[in-house]
Amino acid sequence: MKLLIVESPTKARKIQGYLGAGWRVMACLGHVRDLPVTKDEVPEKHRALPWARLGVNTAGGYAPLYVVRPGKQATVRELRAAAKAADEVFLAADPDREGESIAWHLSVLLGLKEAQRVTYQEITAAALRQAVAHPRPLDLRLVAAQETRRTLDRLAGYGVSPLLWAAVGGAQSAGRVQSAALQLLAQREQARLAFVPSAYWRVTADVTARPAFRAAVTHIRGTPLAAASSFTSTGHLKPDVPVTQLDATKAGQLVTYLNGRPAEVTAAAVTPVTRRPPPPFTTSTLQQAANARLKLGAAEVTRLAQALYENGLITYMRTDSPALSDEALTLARAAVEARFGPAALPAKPRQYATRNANAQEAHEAIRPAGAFLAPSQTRLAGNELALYTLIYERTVASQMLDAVGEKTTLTLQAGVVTLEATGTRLTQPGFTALYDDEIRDQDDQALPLLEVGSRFPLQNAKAEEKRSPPPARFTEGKFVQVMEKAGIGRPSTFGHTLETLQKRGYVALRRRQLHVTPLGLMIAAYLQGQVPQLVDTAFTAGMEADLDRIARGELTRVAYLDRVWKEELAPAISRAAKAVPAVPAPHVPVVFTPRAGEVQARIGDRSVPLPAGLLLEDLTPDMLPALASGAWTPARDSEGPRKPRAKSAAVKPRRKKAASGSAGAERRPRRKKTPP
DNA sequence: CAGTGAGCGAGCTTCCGCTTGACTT
Repeated sequence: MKLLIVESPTKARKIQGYLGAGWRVMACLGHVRDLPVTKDEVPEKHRALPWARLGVNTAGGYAPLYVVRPGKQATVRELRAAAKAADEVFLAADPDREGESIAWHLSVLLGLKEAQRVTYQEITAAALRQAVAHPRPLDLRLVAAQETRRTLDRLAGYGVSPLLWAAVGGAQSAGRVQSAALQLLAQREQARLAFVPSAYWRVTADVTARPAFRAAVTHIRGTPLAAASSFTSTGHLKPDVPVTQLDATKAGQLVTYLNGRPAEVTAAAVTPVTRRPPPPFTTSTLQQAANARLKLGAAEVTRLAQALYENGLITYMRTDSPALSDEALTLARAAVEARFGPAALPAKPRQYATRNANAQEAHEAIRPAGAFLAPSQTRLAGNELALYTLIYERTVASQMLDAVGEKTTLTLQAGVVTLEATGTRLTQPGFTALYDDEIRDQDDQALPLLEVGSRFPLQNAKAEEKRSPPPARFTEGKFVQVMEKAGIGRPSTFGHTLETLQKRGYVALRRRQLHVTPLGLMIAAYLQGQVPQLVDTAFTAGMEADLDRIARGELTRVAYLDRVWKEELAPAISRAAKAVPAVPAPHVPVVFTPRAGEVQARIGDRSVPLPAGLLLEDLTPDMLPALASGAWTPARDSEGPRKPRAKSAAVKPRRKKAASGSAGAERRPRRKKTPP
């Protein structure tokens, strides 16, 4: 009997079916050994060591102390017994840095003298037979790269977090990923608060052709009219770009000028447009699409996808690769043909590649597994059905033809005023017949094809005052994409990081958008001042490059950790200020100070604890007197309690969360603010 | 003499990444 060990039990069952008799396939459920989390996990004889708390001997070559993870003893025992009974053992953890490390830890725990490592890119009978026929030794350089990553994360996390305990109080935390993520959110929040909106006017008129259409003023006497893009984030006009700025009076005069005036077509351009289908889902793009279309949070998407995976309906849901296996390409093309006919298929299958430099690509895209069941054949319901449908349609659409159309741009001249109208029309819907990811542009309309020189009177001219929008806050889905692009975190941890930031009270959700709390703002500012490396996304990018060098044997683990820990992080930690300086709110005369893990707000000469659930956008000049006297209460969330969740029968009861910010406020009867 | 409570000091908190159930409320 031969033993094959993989990470996931679902995978193990499937592979057992392919390899059949003579094989036993078992799962190790991810990492089985790790650094100790707390001192209790350190074996008795090491507990008195000065580095027992870190689990890494910083004075002795950064030697890590590994222990079997609590809860994994039974797994290890079973694997040991199976290994003993087997003639041969094959280690088939995922083909990436973490997988190589898992295989190495197993080889140590199972006492394998010469470990046989096998990897495969897709789970088919042929690929597996090929893989087990060609085992290789463990790649110890790749293992060293993983150990470096693990060690650095421990040193940074356990090294910096105690600074926050001392400076802020309470169970605060910092880390390479969460602190960089927090900083990105804090920067966006501050950019929003510092943003000065600019007013500009949009003037439009109906052109009475057949059919009639609407055109917008672009120039007056050849000078462009100011639009959102004409202003900087501080509300000033961009220099060196001459524009005309209207006010209410001038806008009104322009309306009068246009009404009834003939406009002559001076240019008519038709350009072909093609749109390619979006690639199949990865973890991050699935989060983004499910958040935008189904209004699901990151944790909810993870949970639903896990259930679909365990039921054999989709492939593995933690992946950074958009690639489809040959088998999947064939099935997706068959699905296109069955539904839309052979004419809807491109001549060749479409293959997609990642554009993400840090991608490890150990798994393929998230797609329907097995027979590519149509959503109606699945017996799913509620959110599970909705998510499966999204995955199914995106996968199948990725193998359809481009959408083809034409964009028409008409330029008109009415006296001294230039107007423009654009419209896009699809001639071949292609993939959009199944999955349309385009957001409709408000200016998009059906345009007639007009001869240059033809004239039509203008009617119904209108002027609207517009405000340039501040940089948008992130939704959870959008922010997962931001993290992936910045290279911080991995598909298995994007959701986890967002949860941590919320659990610590650094970030809160309101109307599905991520807000940085005053506590989060204070902590980001402190870390930026004391340990700037930790909040810098470039730090992770540099780390990834160095880990690759370690994996290639061009750099040693100790040399790298000496440079990053001994020379940079450790000195910064030891000279860090033991107190958090007061942080001013960017937009109102309020100063935040820490007090026993909570935030105090100083308003003039008064200091009050900040009410739970108060976010930066709640701080307005109007409410400051009420806040200072303690009479301020949060306004109810305008969206009210969320409902759609309860509809689905397939959804398991969700775990209860500890005190969620606004829950208390929602139950309390609404009260008028008492005047100060 | 037993029970209460103020006051004080000691110990704890924490990272990232890989994977599922087993637990409560």
